[in-house]
Amino acid sequence: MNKGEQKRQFIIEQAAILFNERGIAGTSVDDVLEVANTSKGCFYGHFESKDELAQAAVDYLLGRLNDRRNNTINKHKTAIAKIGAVLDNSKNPLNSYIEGGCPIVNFSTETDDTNPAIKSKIKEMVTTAITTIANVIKDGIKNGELSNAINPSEFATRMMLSIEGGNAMCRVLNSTKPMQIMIKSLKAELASYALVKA
Amino acid sequence: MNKGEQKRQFIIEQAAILFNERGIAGTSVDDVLEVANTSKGCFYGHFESKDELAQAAVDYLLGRLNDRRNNTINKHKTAIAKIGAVLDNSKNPLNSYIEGGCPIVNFSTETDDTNPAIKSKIKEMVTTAITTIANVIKDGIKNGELSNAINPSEFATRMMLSIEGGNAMCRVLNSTKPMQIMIKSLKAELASYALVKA
DNA sequence: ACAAAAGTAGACTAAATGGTTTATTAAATA
DNA sequence: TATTTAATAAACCATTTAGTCTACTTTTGT
Repeated sequence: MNKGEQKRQFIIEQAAILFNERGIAGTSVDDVLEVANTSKGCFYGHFESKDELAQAAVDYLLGRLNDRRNNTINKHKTAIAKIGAVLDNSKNPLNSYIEGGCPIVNFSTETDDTNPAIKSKIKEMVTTAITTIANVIKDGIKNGELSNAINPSEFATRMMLSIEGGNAMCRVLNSTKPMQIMIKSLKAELASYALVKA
Repeated sequence: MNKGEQKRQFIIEQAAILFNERGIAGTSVDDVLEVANTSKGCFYGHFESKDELAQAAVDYLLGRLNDRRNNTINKHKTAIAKIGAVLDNSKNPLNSYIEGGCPIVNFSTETDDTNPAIKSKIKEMVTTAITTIANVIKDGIKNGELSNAINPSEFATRMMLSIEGGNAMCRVLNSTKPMQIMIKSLKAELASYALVKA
């Protein structure tokens, strides 16, 4: 990665935090220049517009979330352990993996009526996440860990909504408790489908 | 309500829709003037600042949600019917009660890191909603409709997170299905605690 | 080492922003 | 109905906004 690419990436990473915390509309290009220690000329040498940066920043943040989820899943063996670990990734919405909370729910509410390009990135992310979790459960059924009484995609869907709702609600409530209640409940539900005792 | 109060209220109601759809930072005072068919002079005769309007708009929207929830609860007799009806209020996030989606999740993500005054309004709203739903369940236990095996405030908390997550996720996904899955599941869970058959 | 290319700073612009002021019009009330 | 008070329009202002341009500096390939 040469100097220019490094700078571009640095701008994306710094801007991403601002966008996630304050929103895209709530962040000016000058704000970005400040945190990225750069100038107008430099910025517009790397990006055509603020919107191009916003899209790159969203891609970057969603990429981090994807990587983390996949790593978490690969780190564990059983479906119950995998799902449990994915849930635990979200257990502290007040001190979240990415500063400012979960980009999925943050950008979904900001862009659903205003920015189709970013909205569709979030849509794809959510679809992928649900599918990935559902597949973990399907595998768990196939290898005899879980009862086929569980509906994988319905469980995965509910899990995703709950986590994202928890991310947003815990932040306004200044409390991690709602998320903990959620996680405990989903873990218990999943455990109730276990066929073999650990 | 005299002419001035009428105009002020009209501005609030029109602005509220814009704020809810595009965000507060994404809406300019000029945008508000346009939808409210008014002028700068008139606007600043009624409001000290854009932020004062934003707070009034949030109060107005949350008030509508509160009224609707309370009306819904009063319209039904049993706890199961009350909760079911409250859930059904959210069954179509793509054509929501308030244009632009649920103000709770919309403003929670926008203001949690930037606007303490509005954040605290949302916080109070969420707390009230959870408490109200929990109380419906508690009453259901008291009068023998529901088993005391259910944890009222935990169920209410999970229900709230799921609905708000569903509101945000369904909008990016352009589908009401995740919310329907959610609602069906919560209804089934609640029904499993019923002591008397309807 | 040097030419060409890439990267960067910062002054600059035009439009949009939130907000003020002054003059005018409409409403309420004595 | 006269008068005073509230409501409104629109020109105006300072600042911020996203984006451009030119000049300078740093890399890079030869």
